Amino acid sequence: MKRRSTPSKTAVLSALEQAGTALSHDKILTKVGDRFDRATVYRILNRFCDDGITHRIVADDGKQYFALCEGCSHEAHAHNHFHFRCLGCDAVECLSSEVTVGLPAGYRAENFNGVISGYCAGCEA
Amino acid sequence: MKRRSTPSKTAVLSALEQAGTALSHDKILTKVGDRFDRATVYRILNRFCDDGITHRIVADDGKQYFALCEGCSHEAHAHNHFHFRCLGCDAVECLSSEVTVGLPAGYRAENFNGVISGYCAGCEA
DNA sequence: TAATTAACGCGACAAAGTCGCATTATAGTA
DNA sequence: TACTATAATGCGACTTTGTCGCGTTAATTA
Repeated sequence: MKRRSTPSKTAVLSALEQAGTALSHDKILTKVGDRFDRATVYRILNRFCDDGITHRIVADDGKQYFALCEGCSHEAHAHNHFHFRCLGCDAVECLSSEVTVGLPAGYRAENFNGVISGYCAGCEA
Repeated sequence: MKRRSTPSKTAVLSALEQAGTALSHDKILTKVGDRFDRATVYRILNRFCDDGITHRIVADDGKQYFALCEGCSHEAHAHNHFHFRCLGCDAVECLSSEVTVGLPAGYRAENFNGVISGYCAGCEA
């Protein structure tokens, strides 16, 4: 199952690089000019997550957002940071502060998903 | 707009009390014996959230979970705690640890949503 | 007991995401 | 360069989660 390089994959990747923040599926689709199929973009993003190229954030609107894994190696992902979703401009960005949460004994964490929503500096009236 | 007490409302409330943990819509529906309409239960839960009776958690499966607001007054909700969703038994429970996250200047937080998924003590193989 | 209107049930709908399948095109090899 | 295996695509159908409108029912108040 070796990965191949396709126009759609390249386009999605550069859309994410260009944005710098986390993007939702439909925003990515728009950014690449709706040149590709919905399902294709979903599959690309899922592959990116599987390969450790992006990480997936599920925001409090129930939607998935995707962001490039910066500063985390492919072996040890460190995604225990928060994301901020602006209710005004709908942008999702990473917050720098790392957080450690204690779990009860015998519990094993698999995924960390922290989102704070509100209004960013630009959208704050 | 004064609230009325109806059988469905009472049933949903006692289902949440009985559970002690956060429940998804469909689990609540099952717990009340599918006696009420889907939309009705959704409306009841939304009303509960509006009235500060429950709080809404959006887990990393993209689904909403509802839990009774315990220990937070109606005026000042303190929901800046994490929830744990077990990938084995699908239970969602509150974690005790409170968390404070620093936001960039000019940012205003409206909602806190922290979920850690993994395996609980019972489901850990 | 009657009137007001919150809440309900039903049905249709929307959005997000997945899946199967036939087709296309990428990467490795002869 | 041509051939082949198969990863990836596009299309369509589908599921799940959640919402909304509307006519009807039933909880409150007088």
